[in-house]
Amino acid sequence: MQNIEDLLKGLNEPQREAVTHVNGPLMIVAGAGSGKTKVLTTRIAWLMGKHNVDAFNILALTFTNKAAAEMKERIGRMLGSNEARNLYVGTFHSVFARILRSEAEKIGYPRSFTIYDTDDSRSVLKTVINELNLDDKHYKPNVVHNRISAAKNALVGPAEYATDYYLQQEDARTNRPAIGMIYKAYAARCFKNGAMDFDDLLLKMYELLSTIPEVLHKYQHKFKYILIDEYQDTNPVQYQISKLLAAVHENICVVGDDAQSIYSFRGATIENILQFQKDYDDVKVVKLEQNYRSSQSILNVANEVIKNNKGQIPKVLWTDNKEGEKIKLVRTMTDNDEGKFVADSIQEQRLRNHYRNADFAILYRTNAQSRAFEESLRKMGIPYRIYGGISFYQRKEIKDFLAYLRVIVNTKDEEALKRIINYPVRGIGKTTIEKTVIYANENNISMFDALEQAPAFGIKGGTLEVIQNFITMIKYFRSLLQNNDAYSVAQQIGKHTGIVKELFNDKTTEGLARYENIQELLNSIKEWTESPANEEGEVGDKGLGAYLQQITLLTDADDDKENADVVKLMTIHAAKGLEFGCVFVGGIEETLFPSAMSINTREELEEERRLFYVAVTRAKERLFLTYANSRYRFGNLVQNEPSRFLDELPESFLDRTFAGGGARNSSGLNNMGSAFQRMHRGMGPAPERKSEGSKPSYMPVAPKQQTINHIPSPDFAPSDTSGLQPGQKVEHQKFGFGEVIKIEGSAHNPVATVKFEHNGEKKIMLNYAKLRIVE
DNA sequence: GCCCATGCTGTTTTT
DNA sequence: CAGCATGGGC
Repeated sequence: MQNIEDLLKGLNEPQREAVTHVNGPLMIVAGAGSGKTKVLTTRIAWLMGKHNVDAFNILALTFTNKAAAEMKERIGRMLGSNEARNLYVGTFHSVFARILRSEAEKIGYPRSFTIYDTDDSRSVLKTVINELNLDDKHYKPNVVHNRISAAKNALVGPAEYATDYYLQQEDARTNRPAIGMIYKAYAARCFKNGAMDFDDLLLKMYELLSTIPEVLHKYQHKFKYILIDEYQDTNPVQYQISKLLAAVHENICVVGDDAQSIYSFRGATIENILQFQKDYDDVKVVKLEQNYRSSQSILNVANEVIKNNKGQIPKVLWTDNKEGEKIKLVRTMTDNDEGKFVADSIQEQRLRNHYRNADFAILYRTNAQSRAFEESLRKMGIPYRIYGGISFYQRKEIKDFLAYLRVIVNTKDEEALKRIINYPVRGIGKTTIEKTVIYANENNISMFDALEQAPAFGIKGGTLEVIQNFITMIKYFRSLLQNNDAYSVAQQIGKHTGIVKELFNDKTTEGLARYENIQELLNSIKEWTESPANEEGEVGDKGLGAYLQQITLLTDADDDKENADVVKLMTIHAAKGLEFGCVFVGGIEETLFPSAMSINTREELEEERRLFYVAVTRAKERLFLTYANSRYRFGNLVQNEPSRFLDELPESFLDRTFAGGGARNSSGLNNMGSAFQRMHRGMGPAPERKSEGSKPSYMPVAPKQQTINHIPSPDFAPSDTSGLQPGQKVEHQKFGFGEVIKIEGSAHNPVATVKFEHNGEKKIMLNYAKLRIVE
């Protein structure tokens, strides 16, 4: 670039202040659409171009990988050099994964540790819960996982968990006193597997920095300048890590907007941004209050809504943009009608206002809502893309294939090993796996090592041979690692295991799709291997280990087919940081938005309101808010009241009369008869909501006549039932207490008939059911 | 040890 | 509704 000062052109005063502030802590309070990405990128370019700061000395933490890539690109363009490539820019998770990869051995992990995604974590938890002889119906893996995750994000390790009075009380109250024990076992198992879960990437990074002074010293001096985006969504671990890293130079710049804090369920605490000024001396505070994104009308609505939250950093968002159209508020009969309305309106808006498909976004609170929209868009032939939901990498065939790669890189990864040991089917069944795991646990060795000693626990004959072949194969793959890139290893695996051939021969529709997915995976590995610059992993490392590390942290927002002209569908959470010409926000109904899960405390409700604020402020020119009278939930139609947030919008900002685009003649709507017309005709103000105490409409009116759930006694342990006699009293995990009526069936498969206090007579197969003999 | 049928449960939000 | 775990049959 010719003149570095040119960077400052086109910045407003506060933006310029933020960019040119060089040393010392800086907090940028950036309202929605106030150009904070521009400020961040310009600031980095300024540091490098004006103050000769080396790219290696700058750490920038963003919210998505995509944002990181974009940032690098923009800085590169500003500077007109390749220097930006050396910046440490990425999400907390990916940057720390990269650092941990080179330092892992210092805290006892292999360099090539595996990263467990949520599914892996749940699966390990399930194993551990069963090994502890606990019931996974009561200790549901995802409930336990949430609990453990929250603990990790709050820097509470297994030992602290077990002694924390409050946590123990809470677990006792929900009758899950063993969570602490499970946490401990889970952490131990992950460690044994050489694996870290998502939360560990933060927690272990903290551990690394706080326990090994040389490492702390190294990174404190390396990262002379630290920038953190979306600071309002950081959690306590992230907070502590950034504090440690910034402690020497104190050149820490955080950017955030308390009004857009929407990740408290992930442990984020708004305190971090509210407290920043107390954490450092002489904090420079810059407020970006001019919005460049949205029309006046849209901003008015946003401001009105957020006004209802208490305790914010005071700021006034304003804009020079023109007033624009009023916000359209539309009610439909059902969620399907809502879908039709939106698809019709997109069609209409596209013609009338010359939008491209890519100018539209459909936003919603829950992923499940995407379906109705998707159907309507497909019927009308409007191209779209859904973000979120089940990602490519979560598909079974992809996970199976990746499990091979994982085992080869890290044979201790038991989770992955279990997936592939009998895939493709090679005759290693449940019994053999169980024996292997038991042997491995008893001897404290990995499952893979246990397989090598199969004769020691009674495996012989054909099974032994199959196991030995399997081991030989895996070892062969491992031997390829050193001198081959990720793609050639993956290719070999596809060939030698027979997976590719097997899927190729499967001519069913699903089989075909699976085959194509595997091909796509192989292609993407090839692409990654051949791409010159890789953002993650050490530069030039094209090995399988580096590949796997980044793949787990990819979200599908990241691998955007950037220029595709398609309508985008996503949750509001996923839309954070994005903007669109014309935005539809669907399902603005009580129990959905705000979610029924989040109306119990003021804090929860305020977060929902911030989410609504985020949704509204994604729009540049036009905003549609829609809600349905009733929608399908779990297969049945339920009624919903309009969201309370709608009541907070002043009538004068709204247009309730909007008759959607092609709705007049579009199929389906006509036979809706007057319903569609009714919904547009003189709607007047939103109907009064029922009194606060009224039941959420999704709740069944009468409880279904089914099993009355029994909560097992705390000391519940299955008894030996081999000598069970009629007349004895027993406790069943689910059916509760009862009396044995008779015993029948064969000697090795006895069946007891038990009359339960609350659940009537049941036939119980004693070989399988867990019964506790009471007397 | 494997395969199919049935029944149960889950829907906040994500790295 | 739909995906998945469980369980019963072979």
